[in-house]
Amino acid sequence: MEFANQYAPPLSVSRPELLDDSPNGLADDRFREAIYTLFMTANGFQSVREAFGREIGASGPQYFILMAIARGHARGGIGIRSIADHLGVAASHVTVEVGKLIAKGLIAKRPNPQDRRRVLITLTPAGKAALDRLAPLRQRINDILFDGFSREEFGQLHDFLHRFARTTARAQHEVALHENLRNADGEEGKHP
Amino acid sequence: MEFANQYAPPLSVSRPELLDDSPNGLADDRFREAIYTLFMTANGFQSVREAFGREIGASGPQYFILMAIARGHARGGIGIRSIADHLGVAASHVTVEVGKLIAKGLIAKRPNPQDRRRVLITLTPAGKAALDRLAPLRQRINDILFDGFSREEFGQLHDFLHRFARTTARAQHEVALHENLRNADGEEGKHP
DNA sequence: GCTACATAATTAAGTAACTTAACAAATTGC
DNA sequence: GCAATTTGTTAAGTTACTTAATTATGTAGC
Repeated sequence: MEFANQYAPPLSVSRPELLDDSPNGLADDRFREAIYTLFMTANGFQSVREAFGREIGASGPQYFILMAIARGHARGGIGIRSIADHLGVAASHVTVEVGKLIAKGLIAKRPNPQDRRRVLITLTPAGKAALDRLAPLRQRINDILFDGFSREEFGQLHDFLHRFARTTARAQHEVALHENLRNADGEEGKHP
Repeated sequence: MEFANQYAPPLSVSRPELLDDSPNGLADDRFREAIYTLFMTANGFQSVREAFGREIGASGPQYFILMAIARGHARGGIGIRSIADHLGVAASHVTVEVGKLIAKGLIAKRPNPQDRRRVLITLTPAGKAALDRLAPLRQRINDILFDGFSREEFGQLHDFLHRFARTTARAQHEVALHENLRNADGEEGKHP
């Protein structure tokens, strides 16, 4: 090779437990590959969710909102804020997507009698019918997605996911701290 | 309660192995919750990736592209097509993001001498420096993300992810079949 | 009972991360 | 040598969000 422009990115983790037995950096490839696969898998799940949405004439995120509404249905309806918090998006976004779902006739919105600022969102009969109509495809696809997973493995997966939910929250917090610190440093000379 | 608008969405999976011992639908909640947690975790990872990008003056996806370039760096450079295939996005999108990274001075593009349609993209010294500069934060955050994971568990996670990569591909294929079939049915009367 | 403040929802306007379509230039397969 | 394919690019959308401003309602302090 003419001029092998060598560069290996720095190690992804400092904890040696996660890396292979091998003393060199090859093990780090494995780590990066895991993260890469995680992203690609999440992507695949997302495109499946999109297909679920399409099946009932909605987008992927709209389908997710619909499921959140179905979830809060027993309690007599759910508000915009609850949906937004549950999905981790801005309330204003939920307002407009909910508006679209109403236009499609899948859900209905009425004022909350206990608090007139709030609303109560419920599935219409057409909305329930849509979810029921989706069911066969959804079952078929979910069966494929978790094909080969034993109940025990599923439990382990569930456990991993819960732990990730916690660690990602911590990581995001740490990132926020880091960025606040950096911004504070950057504006050091500006305060009066 | 005045009029408990009962509705339970249909079961998510048909395979009983995945559901709880309990005979009713409560176990399905657990399944849906797992999928929900999966999405939220993926979201969290994505926002961490975004932060990594910000640290070096790029967006999350741009950071991902940068890592793909670093990966192909030893081979003397990588082309647009390879990046696009690896990330699963349209080549045209890679073209424009690569253009932005060039404008930032992080990567360089030169024609591929073997095939003049192609290009070879490599990290500039500034690009390498940026990744090196990011390293401490990246290590710290990744350590947090995988905190509490033993090497054995990490291996199991890796295994799960690979299996998901396969099953999501199958699921997407199945979805495509389903939609083609439905479209063909819908257009039945149209062919000449 | 008034004032101050917090919260719920909405609207408007912008942005990021993609997509599809149309194309030119180069390569490959007979 | 010509047809078909592949690579990269440009242009023009689209979608899933965001922030900011506004209105209406509720809550707390005194």
